[in-house]
Amino acid sequence: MRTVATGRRRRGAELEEAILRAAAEELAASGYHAMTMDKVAKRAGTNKNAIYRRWPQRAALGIAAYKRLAGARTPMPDTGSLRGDALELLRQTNATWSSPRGAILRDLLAAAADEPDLLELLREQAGASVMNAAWLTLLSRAVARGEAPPEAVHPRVAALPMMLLRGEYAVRGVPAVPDEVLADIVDEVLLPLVRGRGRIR
Amino acid sequence: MRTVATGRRRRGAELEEAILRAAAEELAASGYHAMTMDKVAKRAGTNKNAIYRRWPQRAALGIAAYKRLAGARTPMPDTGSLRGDALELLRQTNATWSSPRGAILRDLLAAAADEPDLLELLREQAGASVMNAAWLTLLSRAVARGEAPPEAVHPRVAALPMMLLRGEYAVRGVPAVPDEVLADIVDEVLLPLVRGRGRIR
DNA sequence: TCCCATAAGGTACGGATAGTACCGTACATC
DNA sequence: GATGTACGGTACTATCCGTACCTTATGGGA
Repeated sequence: MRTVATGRRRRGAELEEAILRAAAEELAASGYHAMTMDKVAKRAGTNKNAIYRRWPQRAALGIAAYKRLAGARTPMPDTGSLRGDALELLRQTNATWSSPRGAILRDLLAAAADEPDLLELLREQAGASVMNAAWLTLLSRAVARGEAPPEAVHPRVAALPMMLLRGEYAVRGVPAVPDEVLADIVDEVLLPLVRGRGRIR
Repeated sequence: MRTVATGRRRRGAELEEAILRAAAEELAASGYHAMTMDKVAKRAGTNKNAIYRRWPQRAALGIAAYKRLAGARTPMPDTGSLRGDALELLRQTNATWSSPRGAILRDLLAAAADEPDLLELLREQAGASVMNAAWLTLLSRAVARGEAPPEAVHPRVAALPMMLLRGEYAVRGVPAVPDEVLADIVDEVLLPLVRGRGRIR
């Protein structure tokens, strides 16, 4: 016994859009672990074939769906001081990572860890390079204000705060990192390093 | 039809030992994802009941088995300079993390991420605190040699290199981090920070 | 020496889910 | 109107976690 499809049959981009929307909704509703291929297919009003034809694995669909969940980028902070900017950017990231979206991101990261293609895709879609650029901009502005020596604009310095925050999550687990720790990262590591780079060597 | 067990029946500690050994062998052979409860039971010559009576979840068994896989601790480096010690310790960790054991560790970390108990257990058994102590010792010795100001002996400074290395793995994925990056972490971040802490503020 | 609670062995099963196969059918295109 | 491609529907394989249930050996106490 088989139900006959009466309505119009979606194809191509339209169907793809419906699948992505459904996957994003599943992600938002219960996270990546609950984003079942069957459930996505059902919610999208299609079947798994149509999905697997586009994304060969569950993780690939998850990453694609995450992109639209991530949505609009957060605004670039501009508080007038390096310390204020850095703290603000750390707080924004901390808020994201401690939210349900952060949990999804971590699950996706774990799922993609073994496959370089997926990892690259995820890094792209999660806006890692955007974030990196933001930190470089932030440092450049500090240099322009005379707050920091030109040597401070360095990729490894720019990546430092995010890496430390990530490390805090790895050590602590789920809950949000306390604000004092964020301040510590800025005051005890980032600022001394930025200032030190101009004076030594 | 049922096979009758003819031999002696193992109990308690002896059986537990056999299970742990089997689990560790499975881990070593094909990693955590392939460490099936059925396979462990079969290899240990027992059944899943005996396992679940001791470890309520697969992840718990995985963590327990990892401990014996990790085995002997690596020796504390002592090259005579902070730079040399730091680089050596980073290299040791890099070697571990890029080995199959590192992949197992990452998988376990991902599996335990949602459960604080397991996360704590893993951190214990993976020797995180030992590593932290090693870095503090390393800094203390540098202070004793007059290479660094006393303020350098600080938990956040001590945790810094490992966090940056971990971050590199998150960004790059599987393969080992190149030695130049390790040197960069030491020369561009750790040493400037250590020296800077004594002079500023 | 006997008895019995406990833990082990054996096996089967429930439930979930990734991914595949197959076939009929609508739709776009020519 | 013919045709190839992609979609819908469905069933199926395979895997694996965790549980249930019964039988049986073992060791300690009465």
